[in-house]
Amino acid sequence: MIEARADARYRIGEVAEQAGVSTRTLRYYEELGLVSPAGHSPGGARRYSDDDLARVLRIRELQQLVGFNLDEIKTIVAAERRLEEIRTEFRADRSPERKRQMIAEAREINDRLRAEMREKQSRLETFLADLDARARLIRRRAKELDAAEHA
Amino acid sequence: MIEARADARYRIGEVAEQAGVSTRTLRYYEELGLVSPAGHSPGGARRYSDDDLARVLRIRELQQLVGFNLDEIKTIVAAERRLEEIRTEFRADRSPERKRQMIAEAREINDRLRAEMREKQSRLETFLADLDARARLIRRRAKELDAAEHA
DNA sequence: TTGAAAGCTAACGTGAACGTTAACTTTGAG
DNA sequence: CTCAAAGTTAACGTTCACGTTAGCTTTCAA
Repeated sequence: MIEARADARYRIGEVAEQAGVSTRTLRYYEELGLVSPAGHSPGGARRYSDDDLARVLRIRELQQLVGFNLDEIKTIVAAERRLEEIRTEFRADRSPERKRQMIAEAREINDRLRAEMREKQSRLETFLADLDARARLIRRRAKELDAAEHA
Repeated sequence: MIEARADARYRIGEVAEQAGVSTRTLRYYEELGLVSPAGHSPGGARRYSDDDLARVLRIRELQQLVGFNLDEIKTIVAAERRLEEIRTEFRADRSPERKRQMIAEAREINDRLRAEMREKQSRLETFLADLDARARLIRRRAKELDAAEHA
């Protein structure tokens, strides 16, 4: 066994369908270093794992939901991968000194992500508040009109 | 007086700087029918109003905050313009029948916008909840480590 | 074993959202 | 009035995020 992890079972077409993207898109993401298949078939065909699929879905979410471009997403995905690494390293390493370091790094990565998201969220909330205010105004107009009718 | 409203005082370069975009971008938006200057100088130079500037800022917000493309934004901006029209028409028109119609239309436009935004917001909240959960996990790890130390 | 379906690489094409350049005109402070 | 700075149109260039096509190979159900 050289590569091909055991959980690398999906063909590119399957992942594409599950994630609602084209196979071209998946190969493009690989080109950019965003998602690489966990393994390959003997003949060289890509074999994706559940984690890979999850990562693709994540990328789509970040694209559509918050409008990040693939470069920004790359740094986010890299950060998340690092968090994963830290988790496995954490179990292996016995040194409390080292563990403390890893926790600090994980916290920093996570906090940075959270800050970015919170920023977006608060701006979105302001936006929504404006729309709601207008909705109230419209309702008030309707009421005033009704009142005028019944007078 | 043929056009050139009184409040059309900003030159394209000023609006560009205020909005943090290039003059090319402003001309491009005009091409797409997104924002046209409220008037022109005798020589033909664009003159923007405060409303125009506000609209440009709005467009940027919609682009960066929620990742809408300019085509989607066009329909949103059109809807907002229609809301404005309705407001002024409303004052002019005496017929309650007509007023009721306008209110209904305004409500529909506004509700559609709100629904889209709420959708985005709720998905963003889920995303943030995930990040928060991970933050808690990291904190717990740190605590466990401390506890192990003091044993 | 076979052959249609799926995958592979490599390369060119495309739409959106501007950037850049050219050649010319208008503006406005001094 | 002047003239450098800013604006104008028109056209071509560029980047991102894929789409599409070509030519060839691999997979896998029958």
